[in-house]
Amino acid sequence: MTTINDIAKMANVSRTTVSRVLNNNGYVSESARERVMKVVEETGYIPSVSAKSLRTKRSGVIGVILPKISTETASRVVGGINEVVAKEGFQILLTDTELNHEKEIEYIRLLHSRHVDGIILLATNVNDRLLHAIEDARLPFISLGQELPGVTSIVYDDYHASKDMTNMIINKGHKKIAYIGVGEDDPAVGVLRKQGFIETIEEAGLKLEESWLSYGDFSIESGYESMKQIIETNPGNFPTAVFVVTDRMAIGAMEYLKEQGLQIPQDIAITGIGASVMSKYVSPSLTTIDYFNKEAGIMAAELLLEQLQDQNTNKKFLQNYRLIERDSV
Amino acid sequence: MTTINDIAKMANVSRTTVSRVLNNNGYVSESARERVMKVVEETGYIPSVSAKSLRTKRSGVIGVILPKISTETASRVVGGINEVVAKEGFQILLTDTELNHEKEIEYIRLLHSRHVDGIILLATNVNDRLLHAIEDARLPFISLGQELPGVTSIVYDDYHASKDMTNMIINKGHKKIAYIGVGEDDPAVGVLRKQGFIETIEEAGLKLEESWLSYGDFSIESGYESMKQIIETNPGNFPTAVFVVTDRMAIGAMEYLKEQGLQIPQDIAITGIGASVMSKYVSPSLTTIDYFNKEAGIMAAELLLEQLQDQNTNKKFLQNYRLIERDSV
DNA sequence: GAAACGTGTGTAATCGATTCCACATACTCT
DNA sequence: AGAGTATGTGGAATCGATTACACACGTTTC
Repeated sequence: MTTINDIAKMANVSRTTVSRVLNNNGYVSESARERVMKVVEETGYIPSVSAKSLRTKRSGVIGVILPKISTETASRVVGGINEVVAKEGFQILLTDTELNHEKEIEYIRLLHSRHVDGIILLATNVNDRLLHAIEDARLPFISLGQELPGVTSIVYDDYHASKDMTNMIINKGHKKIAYIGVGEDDPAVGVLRKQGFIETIEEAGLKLEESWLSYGDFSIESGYESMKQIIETNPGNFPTAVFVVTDRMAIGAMEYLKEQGLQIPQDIAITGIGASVMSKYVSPSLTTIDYFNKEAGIMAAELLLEQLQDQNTNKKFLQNYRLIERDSV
Repeated sequence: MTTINDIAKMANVSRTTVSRVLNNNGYVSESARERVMKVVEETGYIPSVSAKSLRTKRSGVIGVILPKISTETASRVVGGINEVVAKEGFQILLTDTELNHEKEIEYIRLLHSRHVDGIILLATNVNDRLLHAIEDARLPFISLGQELPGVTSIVYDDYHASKDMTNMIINKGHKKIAYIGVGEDDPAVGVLRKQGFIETIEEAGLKLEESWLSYGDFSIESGYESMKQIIETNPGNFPTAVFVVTDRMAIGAMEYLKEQGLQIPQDIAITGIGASVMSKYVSPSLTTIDYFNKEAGIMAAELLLEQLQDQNTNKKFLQNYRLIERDSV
C-alpha cells in the first residue's frame, strides 16, 4: 500500500503539502500541486480512510438499520437513501435487525463505534432503552416510519391513510368489514392503522364484531391464516370486505379466498397498504395505498445531510400518500 | 468519547492490559481482567474501529457491489450474505452501480481504500478493466452471477436452466416458441440463457423465426413492449409459447397478452426465470426457475470468509436451480 | 542452585492521515 | 524603511488502538 509518506517523498514535498493538495485547503504553489497530482495519478494512491477517520472523526459512512433487509419496502427506502448520499460521496453501512428489538440498540452502538457520520433507522417500535441509545450516540439521527420523541422523524400518515381507505370501502356500500392487522408493539402499523380503521367504522355507525379482527406477522402466509380464521369462525356471516394493513398479508388473504372459491370483490372485497409491485399484478389487482417509500428514503437522507451541517433540527415530517383504487374492491 | 486510555486509568492498568482483555490474548491476571471488564461495562466503552483498523489493516467490513439495490434478486442475495457475515461480526458496506459498468471499477477502488476485508460483486458484465481493478485490489473477492477468470465465482447454471425450461415447453407440444431476452453485454442473462434456448430449439428440429425474438431491459414495462412487438409483427402467426428470461419481463408480457384478451396458457403459454415472489401470485401463476438467490448469497459469504483465512481458492461454483411448474404453461 | 520456563505487566513504536504552529519569502502600504 | 499581510512549506503532535520487547517474579527441572 502506498501511503501519504510515499507520495510526499516521490513528489519531493512534505506530507503536509500532499494533504493540502488532496483536501484542497491551505496554500500550495502551482508547481507543488502539479507534482503531487502527477505522482498520485501514477501510483493510483488512495488515502487510508481509517487513518483519516481516526484523525477527523468523520468516516463518510451513513449507517442504516433495517428491520428486514429483503423486503420491498426496505429496498425501496435504501434505494432512495443511496441515491442521495452517494452523490455526496457517502457510503451506506447496512445492518439488519431481523425484527429483533434488542439488535436495534446493539447496532446503534456498533455503528457509533464505527464512526459513522449519521444513522437512519427504519424503526418498528419505541422504547426507552432505544431512545437512550440514540441519545448516547450523539449522532445525526433520523427515524423513518415511527415517531421517536426528540429525534427527527419521518412518518407515514398511517392514521389518515387508514381512515381514507376505510371510508372508501364504506362508500362502496360495505357494512360488514373485517380487519387483518399486526401486533400493537408496532406503533405505526399495529396501532395507528388499526385506530384509523376502527374510528372510521365507529364514525359511520357500523358494527364491529370481535371475530372479524385477526392478526398476522407481516408474512403472506400469516395473511392466509388470518383470513382463514375469520372465514372459519364466522360461518354464514361472512364480512363483505376486509381491510388488511399490508399488501403481503392482503395477498395471502386473497389466496385463501380464491381457494375457497369466493369471488373478489363480488363476494368479499379486500384492500392492502404499501403499493408493492405485486399488488398491481395479482388478480384481481389490489386496491392499496402508496407510501412513496423511495421518496421517504430520499427525504431521510436529505434531512440527515442537513443535520451533518447544521445542528439538530428535530422535527417531525409527515410523508404523504396516495390511495390507488384497483379491482379488489 | 471514552478511549482505551481512559479505561486504563480507571482500571489502574496500562492500556496494553486493556487491549489484552478486550482481545483475549496474552496473559492477564484474573483480578486485572475483572477490573477492566467492570470499567468497560460501566462506561459502555466501545473501541474505535478506525484506530483498530488503521493498526491491524482489517476493518470487519465486507463490501458488496450491486447492480441495482432495489430488486428482489439483490435483496435476497444481500439477505443471505448478511446472515452469514453478521454471525462473524462483519458489517456490510453497500454500493449500487445503477447498472453503470464504470462504477463497478470505481467502487472496487473505493472499497479498497476503505480497508474492507473482502468484496462480493454481483457482476453483470466482464471486461479487462474490471479484471484489472480486481487484481489491483488484491483482496479476497467473490463474483456472483458471472464467471470472472481468475476470480472465485459463483454462477447460476443459466445454460442448463434454459435448456430444461425450453425442453419442458417443447414437451408440452409447443412448436412455435418466441423469446424475450436482454442485451448480450450481459454474459449470463443475455448470452447463456439465449444460447440454452436456441440450442434446444434447434436440437428439437424446430423453426425459429427472427420476428419471434425480442429484447428488453429487465423492466416489467420492457416485457410488455417486447410482447407487443412480437404479437404485432406476427399477425395471424402467433407463437404458442414465449420463453422470457426474467420473471419481471414475463409479467409485463402477461399483462399485454391479457389486455389483448389472449388466454394464458391456452392461447399462448409463458415462462419466466427467477422465482420472484410475484411469480407465484400473478394469474395464472408463472412457471419459472428458482435460482436460490439467498443460498447463493450465503455461499458467496462463506467462500469469502474462507478466503479471509486461507489463501485464494479461485474456483468456479455452479449454483443449482429448480424448475417450478405452475399454471402459465 | 542455576538455567529454563510460565505468567503478568508496562513502555514505547507504530499504523496513515490531519492540522497547529513556526518560519521563510515576497509584496503592499503608510 | 519598517510594519503588516498574503503566500508557501515543513516539523511535529495528535487521533486510539495493537504489539514487539523488556522486565519481574514464581515455579520446574536437572
